Amino acid sequence: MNRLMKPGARERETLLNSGLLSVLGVESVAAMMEIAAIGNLPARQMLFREGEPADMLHCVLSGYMRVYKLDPDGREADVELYGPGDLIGASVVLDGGRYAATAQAAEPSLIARFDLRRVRDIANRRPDLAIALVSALSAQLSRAFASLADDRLHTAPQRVARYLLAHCPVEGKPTSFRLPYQKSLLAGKLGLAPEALSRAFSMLRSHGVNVRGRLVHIGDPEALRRI
Amino acid sequence: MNRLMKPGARERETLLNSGLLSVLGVESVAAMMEIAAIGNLPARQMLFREGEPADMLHCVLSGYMRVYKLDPDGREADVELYGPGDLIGASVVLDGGRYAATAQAAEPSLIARFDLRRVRDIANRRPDLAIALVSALSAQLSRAFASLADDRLHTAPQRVARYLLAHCPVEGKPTSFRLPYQKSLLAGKLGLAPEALSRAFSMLRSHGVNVRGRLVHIGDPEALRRI
DNA sequence: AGTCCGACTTGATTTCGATCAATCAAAACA
DNA sequence: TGTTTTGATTGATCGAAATCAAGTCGGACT
Repeated sequence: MNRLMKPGARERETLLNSGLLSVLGVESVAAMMEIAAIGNLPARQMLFREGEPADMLHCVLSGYMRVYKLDPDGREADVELYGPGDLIGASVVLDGGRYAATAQAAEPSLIARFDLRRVRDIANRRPDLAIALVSALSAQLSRAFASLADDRLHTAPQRVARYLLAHCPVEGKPTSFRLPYQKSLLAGKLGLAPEALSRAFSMLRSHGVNVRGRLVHIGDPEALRRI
Repeated sequence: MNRLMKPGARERETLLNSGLLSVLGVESVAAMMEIAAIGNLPARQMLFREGEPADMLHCVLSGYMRVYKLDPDGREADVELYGPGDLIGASVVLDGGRYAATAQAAEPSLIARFDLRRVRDIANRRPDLAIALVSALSAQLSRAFASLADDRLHTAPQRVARYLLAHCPVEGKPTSFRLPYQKSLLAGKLGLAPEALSRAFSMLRSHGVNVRGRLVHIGDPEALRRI
């Protein structure tokens, strides 16, 4: 992390709307603000590495953090992709554990970090924080289960179709929207090689999906659902 | 669940050693014991179904609970397998959520259940409970990440080899041990069809692994690690 | 003992997606 | 503005595992 600083007005604003802080009472928010440090990461910089002692809790303010695990021979498997407002779940280890995966900035990102021991101290005094952490983690566990099942049950075009439907701003009607990040990132998130994502998109063309750059147009959401 | 009852001496003993209760202070243990209800499930019985309102927290006392997600057309994908002492993580939703998956007894099992609202009340008063839940969930999230990465990075024989190594009672030396459950369950846990598990075992024979029924003999753990 | 049933194995086939390789497009940069 | 680098597409090939289909084993039961 390049340089650390106290959160300014903009960062405080973003933090207040983050998944974790937005559900806390004012006093807990204040306590967390107190211990927050903000830092920005250039693209590709690591935030932490698998196996390192976990001493910080992180929250994404802007950008995307890719969390992946490494193979002995260097291949990577993405396990989660965190965006603005997300708590980085793999790093919530309140008792001297180690990071379970590596976190890398997928693009220039702004991150808030909290010393885990101090978080623990606050959680000991203020149950709303502890309960908010439980909620965040159980939501993340659900998402992980969903990915696991999705991987095992659906083909690449199906997974892509489900992703598009889940990210459609409106329901039922034809829509256009912009992918929030590079396709290669999306491929990793869906557990696919970039080539497979590309092929999935071109197969979905015959089902009313048009892609130009990051712009996606969905002609018939109902048809997509039935893929 | 057939019939519910207050925990008896045996059940209290098992609960005390469970992952969740074993890290709590005496008063929190007492509070949790107070609200515990014990029930036993015959094999194949559902504990809860995906999508149902989540109002109970569960802990496995004996047996195994298979947690899986369903496809629209009925195919199942196992996402986790919980054994004695495990907290069923997918059901830790402290605020009116829904179960993210279905839980089914893989064999006759004894389960402790706790009313989620009451758990929440206790967690509000006693931070050690909330923190224990956070720890349990972050451990489960790590496991989910590990499965996800394992699926994507390793072949069936590799996954089986890694499972065997992780469950070897001793390190480094040749060993024999018994699989804790049916092979079809293990296959599901590893994200494989039963046939693929069978073939993986027969391919591992040439690397010093012998299997007869549930009995596994590992001739050379080091060789396994290098598969 | 024999019989039945579920769990497991084995074989043949097919499908899916990874991988390798070659373009192609499009930003980023000087 | 061209030049360079990075990301995306397309094609061809290969390998891993799902699936379908028999067959085998083993334990429970009468």
